Amino acid sequence: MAKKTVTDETDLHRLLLDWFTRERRDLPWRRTQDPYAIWVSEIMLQQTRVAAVLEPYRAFLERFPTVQALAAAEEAAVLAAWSGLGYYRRARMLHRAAQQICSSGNGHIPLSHAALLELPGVGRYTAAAIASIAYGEPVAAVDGNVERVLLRLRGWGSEDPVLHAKYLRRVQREAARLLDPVSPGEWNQAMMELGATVCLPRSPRCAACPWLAGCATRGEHETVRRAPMRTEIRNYRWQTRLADGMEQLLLIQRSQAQTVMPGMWELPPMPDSPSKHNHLGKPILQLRHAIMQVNYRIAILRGEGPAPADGRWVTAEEAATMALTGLARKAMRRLGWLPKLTRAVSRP
DNA sequence: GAAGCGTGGGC
DNA sequence: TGCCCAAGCTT
Repeated sequence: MAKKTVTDETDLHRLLLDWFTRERRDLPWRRTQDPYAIWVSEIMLQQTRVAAVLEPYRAFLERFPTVQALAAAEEAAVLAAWSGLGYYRRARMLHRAAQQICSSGNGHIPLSHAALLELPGVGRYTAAAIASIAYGEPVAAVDGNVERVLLRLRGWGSEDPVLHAKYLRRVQREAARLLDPVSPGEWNQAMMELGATVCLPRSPRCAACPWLAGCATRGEHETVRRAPMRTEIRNYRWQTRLADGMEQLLLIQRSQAQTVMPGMWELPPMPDSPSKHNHLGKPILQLRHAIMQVNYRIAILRGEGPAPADGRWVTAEEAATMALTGLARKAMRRLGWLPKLTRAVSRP
């Protein structure tokens, strides 16, 4: 006869669901039952923090309130709405998926985990999240949060990558085993919420954890470190002119062949200065910007002379509707060319 | 299986 | 300040 402990599944369920009832954050995508809106939220939330998603999510649904509206939009408009969120492939695939639904499909979001998996940009986790939250399908949604929570709860994990991969497959099975078949959407969200607000990667708040008593590691679980970032220097040109009484800024469009941010708009790059004492003059703005594994030190310098062939003069109003890179947006905001962002901050 | 893909914010 | 990411997917 097994010893009775708080790790009994009945207790795990009650403890987590009670905790979630008390502590769940009031988030916009938890106020809707619309599968389209839930889908949009899941794509935006991939590798992206809740706080960063709140305002773009609101604006995106206002601009593209239905899957039909999204399918009918120009890709450039979708990218413009995605500007600043990063991982722009997500926006392109979301757009393509919407067109797929509206042309070959019947205009309704696919109704099952298996059917959702057919959509571009929807993988195992996202399909499970949408199916369980929007339709109540009993499938476990295992994201980075759930992975971390279960690895720590069970004391699994290894520095050996092969062994670790084995543990991750075990996590999938464990998540499926633990899934609450009555309310799978609530359960999945509760698991993710626990990882996002209590079982944090670096400093877990174990004192606030409903599963503390049954946890195998209680904050002692190590996580692997990533490779350090390198630093590079980049200069960009800031050139404005007056046309018809309107101030215009010179932007260029990145090549469609670029692997990073293809087709998006940015400030014209300038050659790197050979030394600190250069002919380029004093920067009007300096900032840091990290892209992938590189820390960029950026200088924005006032430019003059003819525009490059691929350049385009735009007003602030136009720029606000274009697919700008995050760096271009950041520089333009700092220099007063775009409105400062007011982001609602939600606290647990 | 590993690499590639962005960004703003917390500590 | 500099480092570390965060509700992954595709190739």
